[in-house]
Amino acid sequence: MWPKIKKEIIKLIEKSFPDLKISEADFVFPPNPEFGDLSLPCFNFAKAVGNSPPEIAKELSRKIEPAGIVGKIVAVGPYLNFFLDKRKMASLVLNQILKDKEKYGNSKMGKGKRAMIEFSNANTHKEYHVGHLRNLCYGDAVTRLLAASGHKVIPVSYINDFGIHVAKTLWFIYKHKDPHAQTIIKQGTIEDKGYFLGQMYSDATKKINEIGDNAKREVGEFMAKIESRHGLEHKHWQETRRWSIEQFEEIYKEMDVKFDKVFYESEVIDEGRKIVDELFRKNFLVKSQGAVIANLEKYNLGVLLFLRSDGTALYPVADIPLAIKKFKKYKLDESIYVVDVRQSLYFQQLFKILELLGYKQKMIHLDYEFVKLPSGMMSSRTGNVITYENLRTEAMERAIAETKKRHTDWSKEKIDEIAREIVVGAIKFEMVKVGKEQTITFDIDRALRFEGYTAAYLQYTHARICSIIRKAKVKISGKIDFTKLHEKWEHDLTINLAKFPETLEKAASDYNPAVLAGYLYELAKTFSDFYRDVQVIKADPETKKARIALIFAVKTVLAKGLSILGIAAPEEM
RNA sequence: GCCCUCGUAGUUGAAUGGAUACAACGCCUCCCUCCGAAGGAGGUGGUGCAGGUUCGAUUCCUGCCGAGGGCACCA
Repeated sequence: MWPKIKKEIIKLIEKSFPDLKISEADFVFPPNPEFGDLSLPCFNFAKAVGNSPPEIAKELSRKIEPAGIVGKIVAVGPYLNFFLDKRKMASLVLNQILKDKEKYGNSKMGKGKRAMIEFSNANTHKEYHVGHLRNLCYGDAVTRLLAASGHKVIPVSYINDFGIHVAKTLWFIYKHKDPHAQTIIKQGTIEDKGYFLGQMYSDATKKINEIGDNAKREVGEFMAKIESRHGLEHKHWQETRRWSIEQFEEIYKEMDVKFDKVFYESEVIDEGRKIVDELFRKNFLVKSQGAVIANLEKYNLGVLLFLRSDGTALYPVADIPLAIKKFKKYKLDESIYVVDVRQSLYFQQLFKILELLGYKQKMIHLDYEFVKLPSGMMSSRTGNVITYENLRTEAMERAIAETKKRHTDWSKEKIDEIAREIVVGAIKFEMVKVGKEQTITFDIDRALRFEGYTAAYLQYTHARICSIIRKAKVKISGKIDFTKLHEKWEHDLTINLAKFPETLEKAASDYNPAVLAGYLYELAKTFSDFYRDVQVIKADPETKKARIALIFAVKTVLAKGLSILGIAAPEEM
């Protein structure tokens, strides 16, 4: 829409000034609606024309005749500001949205590109906490953004079920036979098995540090027995692994996040060991201080450990075969890894190795800063942690209380359903509204507010619009006279709606859902202004119909934007 | 020691090198006989320091100060 408008304006200018070379990229959106709808800074022409920017702007504004979509041209300092014709814009924008409906804003930016995006790489036998949630929410939002911009996206998760942490936990329970662990197991009624394993892991780490080398040796032996895939140790592993995986699946279901495929370390590690042997024979990997490493010093990437001195495997042993499997089986153009910034050196090393092995596909590490708490860094060890379970329980209590207060007549099921949508919205919005370079200081009271810059505000705005449309009892069809829409707030809404496709494109190309979150908030705020000053239901029939179409368009874009953030847009709340 | 990120209002965050630095929360005043008050109106208050590049710097460069992270057997 904007490219078309910009072209029209360029033509208009060239009619009077054929020598000025203006491109679409020269235009900017004014910071404030008072300055118009579109603006052309004149700094760049100053040198070519030999005049000061303000004078150029002034001259342009005098000589160019507004026509077509352009209603008024005003020079303000060095800027040439264009006010678009309110009625024509309303008709142009709203017709487009009414026609495209929930497809409005989709682009072809990524057409024909197959991208695999890996996120939510949780470990079994550990707690799932708000740090993991940031990964899950960010990864899911990027997935949906890429899909909306025309990519073929394949979301996958990679579960580390075979690392040394597993052996530590199981050693603690079954070999060390910690009395506390034994009691819990014997009761046979563990409510939250994933959480239980997390606790056991945390206790195990403490115990191993207490005991020292002897424990470390036993853990190593335990790991070897699991890896042998026989015997009691392996059986314990299978059972407890299932507990964690079931917990993950439950979380994904509650959070409404879907994966096309889940990979497990235990499924690729054997292939990885073969590759390590082969690369070692080819001298690609070398022995150093007893360990097997890749020396990447000539690329300024240090060294990467593959095998410990005792022969046990480290991360890359599984990551290399997995990456290769992805390329071969899924024919990818892009492989994206959503993993926090602390592993950026590791991913540079991994990508370099894959490149040296001949893989030329685009590999992207989408890094983001981690989550900390107001009380400091999150740590299971010291108990300074908010688990998914804590957060969900606390959030549901608050959301149910708020919803009950407003809808005394609703059934328990309905209240639970809406409360769940509010809770999931609150968590996701909290996790993606901040830029990825920013550490999130997760304050549970702040996150579970339902006012201000929150998902609840957007959902509330959506519900309000639905309520008006229900009450208006007007069909949005047939001839709609959009020339009735020329009030300030109507025009502001129209212009905001028109910016949606560009916003989506920007968010997708920057992998930055925060851009979308900010846009939706702006749109909802503008609707509140409109709502305060403009009557919909009591307007005359023609105007009423046009206004209903306008707010229907706002509702459509709000719902679409929220859905890209993975958030539901309830009709009542 | 080397490398990376961040430093914006009391707090949490926005701002392709451009117009008067934008919000939320907090605090203080107000607004439901009016389409949903999970809302709205008003007030309060800010770019760590010092240079440089530029017509113009929160943004780019250098140095310093401060916070966090990474750098061989953690994942």
